[in-house]
Amino acid sequence: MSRYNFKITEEKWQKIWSEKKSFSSQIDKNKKKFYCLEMFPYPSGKIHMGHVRNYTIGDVLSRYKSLSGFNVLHPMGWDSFGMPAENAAKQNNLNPKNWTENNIETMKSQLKLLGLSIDWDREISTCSSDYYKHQQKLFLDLYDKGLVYRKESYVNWDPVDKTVLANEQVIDGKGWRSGATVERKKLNQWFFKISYFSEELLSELASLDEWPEKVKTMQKNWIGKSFGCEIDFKVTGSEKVNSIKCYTTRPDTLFGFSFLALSVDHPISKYYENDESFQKFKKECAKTGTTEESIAQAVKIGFKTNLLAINPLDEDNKVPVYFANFVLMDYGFGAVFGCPAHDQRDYDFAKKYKLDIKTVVKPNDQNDTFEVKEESYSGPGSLINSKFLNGLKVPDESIDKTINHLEKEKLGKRKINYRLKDWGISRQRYWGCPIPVAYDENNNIIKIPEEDLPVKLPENININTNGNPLDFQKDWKTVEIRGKTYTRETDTLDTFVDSSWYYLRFCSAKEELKPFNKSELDYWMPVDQYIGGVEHAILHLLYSRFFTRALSLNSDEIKIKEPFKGLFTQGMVCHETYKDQNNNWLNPDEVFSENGEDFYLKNNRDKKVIVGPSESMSKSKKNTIDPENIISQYGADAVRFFILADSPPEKDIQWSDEGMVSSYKFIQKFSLLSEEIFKIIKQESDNHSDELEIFTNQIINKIDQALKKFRYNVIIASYHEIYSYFKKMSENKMNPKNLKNCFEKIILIMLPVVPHLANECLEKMKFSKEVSWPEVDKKYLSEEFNEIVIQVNGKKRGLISVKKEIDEAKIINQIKTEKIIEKYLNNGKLIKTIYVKDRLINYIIK
RNA sequence: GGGCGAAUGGCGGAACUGGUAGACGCGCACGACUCAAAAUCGUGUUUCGCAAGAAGUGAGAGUUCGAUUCUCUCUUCGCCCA
Repeated sequence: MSRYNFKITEEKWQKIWSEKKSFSSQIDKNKKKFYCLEMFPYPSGKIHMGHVRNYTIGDVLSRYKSLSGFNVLHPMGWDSFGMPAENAAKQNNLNPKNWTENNIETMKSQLKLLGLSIDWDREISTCSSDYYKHQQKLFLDLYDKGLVYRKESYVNWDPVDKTVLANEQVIDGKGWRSGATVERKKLNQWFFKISYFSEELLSELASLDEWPEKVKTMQKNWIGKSFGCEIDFKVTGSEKVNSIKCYTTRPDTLFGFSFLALSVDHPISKYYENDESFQKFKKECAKTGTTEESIAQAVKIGFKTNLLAINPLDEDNKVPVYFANFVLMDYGFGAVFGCPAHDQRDYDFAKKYKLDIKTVVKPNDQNDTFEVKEESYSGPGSLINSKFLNGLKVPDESIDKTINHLEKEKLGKRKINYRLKDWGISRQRYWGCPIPVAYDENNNIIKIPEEDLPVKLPENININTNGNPLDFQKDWKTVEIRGKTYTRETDTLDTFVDSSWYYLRFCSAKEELKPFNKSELDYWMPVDQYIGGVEHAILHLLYSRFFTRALSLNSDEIKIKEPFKGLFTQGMVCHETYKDQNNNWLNPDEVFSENGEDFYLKNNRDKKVIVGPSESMSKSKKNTIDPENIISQYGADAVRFFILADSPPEKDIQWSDEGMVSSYKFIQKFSLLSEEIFKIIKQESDNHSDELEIFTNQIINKIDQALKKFRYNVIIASYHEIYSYFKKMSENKMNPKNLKNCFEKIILIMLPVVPHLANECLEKMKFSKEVSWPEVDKKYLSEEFNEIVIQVNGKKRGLISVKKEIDEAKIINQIKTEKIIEKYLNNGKLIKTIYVKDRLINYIIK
């Protein structure tokens, strides 16, 4: 008996699949299509366990669907523009292109080791001009549709590195590399008008019934639809300013008005340009980051103007106007009316500047003399101290009625507002898709003509510049269009743009002249199942939903609006973290433990290791397990098996060496067992086993159900059950004549998870039928006898086997005579009998 | 602060529309094989109890013949937004 040599077998099948192009996909109108897509990886160097999990989940589904008769599209590509390449290039003085391409090479070969059923003919890489040339075309199309525009906007500016930072590069208000305090700086930037679709992006969420509710809720919150009112506040104290427009969702608290706060970028600020102390204040505000969170957490500061704003509902109520750091120009009109009693932020501000705090809402359990004390009150209740509004229920009546009043008196206007802001797509970076425009000497925008596309990135470039390397590339920056000289745009596109349409490109990945081929799109789209990390729940998915809408606007090229019919978000792969006594992170490879509790350094066995909590695998914490090592040690089938085994796929999974080993053993055991079964099958036999049919059909049914609900861990459990069942059969030398047929079905239902082993088994069995998903024979799903639970007062007291056909009354009477319940029946009065067909009988005894 | 979700043995986790709680795996214990160990195989493994039996799905209530599942309150944890 030989050990199963996974190395030889896996290599063999991977070669066969590759030579036969087993997973290449073409339109076949006679078959139903299934487009299975996992989020494509960023080529950072090597694949990690998160990829293994993601792509295994997708592969199991693809193979299952393909066995079930679907025409499956399962492509793969590379999200290959982005900062890591630029950073790596800077650090090691490399070329980002070479760095990226090498990584792709490595990771592709690693993915192939997993035996994924991917159509590699459709491979795309977003940093290739074959891809981004189409993207530039799409950009210009959207520009023509009015969905792209340029405006001044703020960025996080690192004054030392002289570079723009992404939000995640700002750590505690400091640049991640330089450590310098990050400033807000105004730059001319490009935007996609995603806000044009705010309402649709929100309302269409309802149609996505195969998306997790959690993700839909997150998108809903992100879009942030609010119902409110815009109010024009009359202003005194300056001849130049007559009124200031505010947006508010709480006009009902107008009688609690005690100040008006403006963004430092509010148009009015221009009157303070020469005011030194205002400029100083503005600089102070610039130190606050640009994210909503950093603004929310910052200490609230204000700059008092000499203006007074008049309460539209009470002309005697005149309040000071401040510039304040917590007001954003992007939201509403860059002005908010302050009601300290009922908004914590306003309350903090009012306390600091000793402004009035007027209570106008009382909770339901308080009387009209209620006063806000230590903190603001924003809960429900009713209005007080609000003249003619007094008594209105907050918030149900109060908001609506106040707006009605304001509208009637022409003091305000009902307005719906969205939190969703337009998508800033400019990046002052080299390693991205060039924005295909140029400027004339007056800074007018000139589109690069189609015949001059693509605008290729210059390849030989000095990456070690302060700021965007493209800015220093004089020869590249200067461009001649139709005989005239212009200056190119040096900003590149946010990499989220690359990933906003790649799933469309996969449908016709090799189409030269156009981004898409309509008939391919019509056939393959939408993506039936999209699988990826929940970290992309908002931006990537929202941007993609925007893109399909933007592209289909005034065009019949794209028929669908929702790109992803089904969405599945998988959990992360976690591992314990280790540190040495000097607080340096340690890789699991560097430590060992004898009892699983106390860990020591491998190279210095006296040194104790500090064990930290289990966290998602990350390079920075060094708690990673290298998939390639693991695959070479245990084989792809075993790794695929393990990564699905321990937890349901939507939850985080704990990496466990023991679990990995046990999966490896399963593959070995199963291979040995299958050899035994093959021997048995070869012998003549004529008795048919119903019991075997029942087991086989029930387990197929169970796996079917589990597959439909992504309960992949339950599938693995079923495989273990399969093993022990057939193990017993082989030990008892049982040889029913339906054994071959049943075992073939078993191998087929194992194929999606362990394709190499399963294909090897099929070959050894000389399986000659069509390789397809076995159908459940319903007649074997229910057994001839049923186990019926006997309960007394809802408590289980026994079990009884009852033949199916006999009628209810008979069963009830038969059970009554059972010994197990005799004593209960004798010791009380039978009040009621509840009988649930094929399941249980419950005697209520008093 | 708001929203969403979760809580089941030593651990990861099963349980169809309310109907046998703990499938399957890990770990552990014992046994077989062995000079011995590893590997492998077998048996057991919610808790208390010798047993009969009782209790038991974060806590407390409710609906029900019957609740891990439905409702309410609370606690803890996680995620997202602020």
